[in-house]
Amino acid sequence: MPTIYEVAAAAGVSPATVSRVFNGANVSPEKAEAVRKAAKALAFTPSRTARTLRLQSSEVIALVIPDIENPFFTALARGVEDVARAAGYSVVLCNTDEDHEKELVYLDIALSATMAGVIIAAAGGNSDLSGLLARKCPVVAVDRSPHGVDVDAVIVDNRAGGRAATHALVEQGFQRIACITGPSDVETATQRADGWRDAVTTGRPAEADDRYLRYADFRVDGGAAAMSELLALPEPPDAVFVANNLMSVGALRVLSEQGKLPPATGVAVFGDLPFLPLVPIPITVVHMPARHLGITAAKLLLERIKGDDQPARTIVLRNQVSPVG
Amino acid sequence: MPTIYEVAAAAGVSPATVSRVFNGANVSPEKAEAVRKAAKALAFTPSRTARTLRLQSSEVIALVIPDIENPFFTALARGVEDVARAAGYSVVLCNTDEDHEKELVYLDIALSATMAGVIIAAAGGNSDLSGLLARKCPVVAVDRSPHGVDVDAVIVDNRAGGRAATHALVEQGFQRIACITGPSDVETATQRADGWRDAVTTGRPAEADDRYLRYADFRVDGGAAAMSELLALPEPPDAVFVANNLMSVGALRVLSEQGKLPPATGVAVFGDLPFLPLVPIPITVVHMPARHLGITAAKLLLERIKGDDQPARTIVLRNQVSPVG
DNA sequence: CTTGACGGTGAAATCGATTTCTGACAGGGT
DNA sequence: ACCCTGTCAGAAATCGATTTCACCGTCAAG
Repeated sequence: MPTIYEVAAAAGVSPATVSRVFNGANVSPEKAEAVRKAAKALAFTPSRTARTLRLQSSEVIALVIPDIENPFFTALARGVEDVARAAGYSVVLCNTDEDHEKELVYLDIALSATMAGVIIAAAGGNSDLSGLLARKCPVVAVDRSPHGVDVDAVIVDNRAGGRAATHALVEQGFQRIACITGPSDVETATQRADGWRDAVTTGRPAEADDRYLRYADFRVDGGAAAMSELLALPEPPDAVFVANNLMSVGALRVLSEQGKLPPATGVAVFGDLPFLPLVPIPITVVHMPARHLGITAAKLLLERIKGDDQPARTIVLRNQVSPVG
Repeated sequence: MPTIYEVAAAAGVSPATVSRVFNGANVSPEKAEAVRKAAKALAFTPSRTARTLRLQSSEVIALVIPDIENPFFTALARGVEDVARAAGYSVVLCNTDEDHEKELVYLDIALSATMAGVIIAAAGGNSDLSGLLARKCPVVAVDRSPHGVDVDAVIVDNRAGGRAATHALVEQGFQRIACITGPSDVETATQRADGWRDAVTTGRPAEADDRYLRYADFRVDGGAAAMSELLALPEPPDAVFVANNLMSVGALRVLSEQGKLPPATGVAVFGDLPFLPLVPIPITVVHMPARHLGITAAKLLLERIKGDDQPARTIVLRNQVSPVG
């Protein structure tokens, strides 16, 4: 690949002038034209690597997510991407698979590649953002706010959503409402379970019955396994609040196999299933503003990149609850 | 962030020695130890940018896909990622949205960031890989092989799959079998339609009835729109072959709305819907080995990166046809 | 007529890691 | 004693773009 020196030689100018042509500094029209012609002839593309090294920053932002196969995160990614590319930034997606090791590797890459910023949906527990923060790399947390770190965050009110979803089941008259949530070290999982606990204990003296609470893995098979366990209880639940979209697929599959699909069993889900609503099954859904989470996070990040240094903000988006089917 | 010079100063050696310590060259144990201690104390991470500039290559491969919200491509991405990271490479995902402009930008980035290689599911039509090829950047096409360019490719037999799927509908006794396929400038779309044409004309003198053929956009809404059109025909089809997973969601939604879900209407789909199989709807599915497409493409690319320069290969994976529901 | 400002340009420094080149020193063979 | 080989380590060149600095004209103001 041709370098700026070759272009300079071909156009009969210095490399400095070539650089100026591409960066909009003052160059005489004739030389500018000569440079442009030479650049086109050689199919010259400036090396981003050299540029990044010199400028100590690039126009790439990293989006770190725990599960690329979850439609929620891909929708979020689309939101981030749209905003970013409108502002001239590229987005690279990094899939951590809920694995701290991988997450650390990617954050390290983001740092040592001097990316412009990072948007992260942290893998379970306390992610180590100290490296980024120490180097003043702009960071925005999305969906999950890392524990004890003071960064911008864009989230939803998980507890309220869990409560609303469960409350809908209560109102439908169900008596024994179970909860299938995510890993106990993931904030969104515990908060949604807290919402469930709120709703099932409202107006009752009793405590939430933890026999009906299951921690799974936010994935299809985990949801199925948890549902099977619940149905095998001596006194199985008559309804279930599932704390994310993928697990609900597993849970519904099990219910389907056992002939207990809604309305026989009450089901409420935190999150959308874009490919689900074919057959009318009455389910309560807490819609996630996935795309908007991404859009908002990207806007925040861009502000930080531009130099905004006000104290960290947390933005809480609403999620609507609606029956489906 | 600390540089190699600071580490060198702290350890009382030259930068060259620090580099040698990290790259496994001969260094006396004492100095090596001193360097390691200094590096740890300063939390030193070598700059990938500088390293890439000097070495003229990085350990990052780009995966360029047309629709990140399609589970097929995310499954493929997982396959690529697993192989890549096992070999010490990172994967960055680039979403082109079936847009040539965006695709070009990303290919340009891959080149000017001297990435190790590119795996691409080309956006419709003839993608411009000339830049990459001219610079001898390893490229593997996956799912779709760019027209008229001689690169490694990992694909499935789209025509055979379309034929098999449609044939299943014929065998089920359907008479007027429609086809909803993708954009006419996408290879996989036309090939699958060709398969449909094969099957509906087998053993009949007549030509395929193009009234029953619709070119959509490989997305949910496009599938729905096409299905609506088909059902509005004076003599509507009694079965439909849908050429990808997302469009089938739209088509099934329309069928559901009009009370014509299978088995009333015959449906065959090219591709899997991971989140679908809840309610038993009898559908014929041509399974896509998405993950394996990714795995195979990544292996091929790694070979090329290592310097393999045998003539370009095309690997055709099988896809199984099976009834579902 | 002089001075200052300013637009245009090239030479050279810079970003941070790698690597060649070179020299210093130690040990073994004749 | 001498030479050769081999190990270790630093100085300096290198990758390619950006940017400061210095310089040369030209033009306008004083």
